[in-house]
Amino acid sequence: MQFLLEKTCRDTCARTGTLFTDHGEIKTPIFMPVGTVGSVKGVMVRDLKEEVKAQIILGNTYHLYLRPGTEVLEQAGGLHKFNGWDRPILTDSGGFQIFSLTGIRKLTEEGCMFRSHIDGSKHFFSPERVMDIERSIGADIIMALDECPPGTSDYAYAKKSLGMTHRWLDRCIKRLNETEPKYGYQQSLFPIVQGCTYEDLRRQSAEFVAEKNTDGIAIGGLAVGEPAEVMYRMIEVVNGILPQEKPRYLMGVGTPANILEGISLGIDMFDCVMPTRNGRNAMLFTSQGIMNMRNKKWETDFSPIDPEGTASVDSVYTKAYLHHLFKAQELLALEIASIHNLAFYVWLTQEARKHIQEGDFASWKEQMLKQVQTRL
RNA sequence: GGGUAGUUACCAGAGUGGCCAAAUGGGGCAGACUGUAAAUCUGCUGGCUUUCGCCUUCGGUGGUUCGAAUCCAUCACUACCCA
Repeated sequence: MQFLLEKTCRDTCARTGTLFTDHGEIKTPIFMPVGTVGSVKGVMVRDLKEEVKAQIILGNTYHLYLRPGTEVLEQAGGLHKFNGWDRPILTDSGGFQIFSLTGIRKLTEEGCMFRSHIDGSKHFFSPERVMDIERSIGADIIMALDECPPGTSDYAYAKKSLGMTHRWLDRCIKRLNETEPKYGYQQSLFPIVQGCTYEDLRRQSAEFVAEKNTDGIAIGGLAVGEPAEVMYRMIEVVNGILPQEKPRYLMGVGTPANILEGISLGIDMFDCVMPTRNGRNAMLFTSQGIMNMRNKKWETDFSPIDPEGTASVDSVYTKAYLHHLFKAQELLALEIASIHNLAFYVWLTQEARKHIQEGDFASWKEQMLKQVQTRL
């Protein structure tokens, strides 16, 4: 995999680039829809391509390992063949599940013992095991196994956790180097910078990770309970250390405002469940602001869902109709909202790309920042 | 014409002497959601009040009682059954 840095903003740290993978190119900055179990909830591949204009989607190692399992995925010929998505895929390692499934897991230096949230069965994830599973899934970009501590973690815990995450990274790299891709195309490992909200730990982690021979680097452990300003500060600290020529992926973030700030701080890749999950819960993000489609005020608003929107659902359907669909609990509501929100998120990153290239990113960003946070 | 059952908040429906402004569900209104255990979760939903509390409400009217949505009488209406 290669990353070509194309243009950097003179007023901010924002930049554009192209990521070349065996399944195609990715124009950064980019938002990547999340498809945890191998499916971007409620959105078909056709719509991901034609409406959302997604360039890469995510899958999750923990979820895919539990179901359908690596045997099925191997028989299918990898996740691309299995789910019909022939563009790039990135798999998260399960590190986030170690965080979110607190209570049904036990962490040790060796790895993480956990119970399946589906049937309660016992399983064990080590860095080596996760690399093997990610080989079987066959994503283009695969994440190292890390621990994602809560945003409220104290220094002692954060430091201890970081040490383990670093040792796990070395084990991931070693295992990956000892194995081969299963489906004939390259898989790139991204390490993950951790360190909670402590600048010195973040620096230490960024330095540790920057030395590794990887195609890209991720920043994790943010947007997990800490204030947004703290998150921005951590990104600033880390990006000041990470090599310019590698793509930077801010994991799990975030709101449209978070993404604009992230781009401004030099982030190239984002993913978040927010557009799909919040969409399913009737929240729409648009370039003009946020709408809760369950609110009565949309009952007789027969204007298009988003006159500025890039997806066909934005102009085909009205706000009143979408409001009705949510009230009636129609499946179509979830589909429309998911497609709209994803299309908006991808548009936002690609529009940022355009403005970085044209040289007016900073002013565009300030204007957009105000708009996207407006409550409509 | 006769008999039986019933009438509770927006709807459905518990409650059958004090712990009842009244369970529960639906509906309604609002909020939350950040590497997805999430088409989920939370709050409010008679009036006034920041709280305490006060006021009005369980088909109508009149009683019994210290006290009634709950007991009695009567009227009205609804459903079903028999003629």
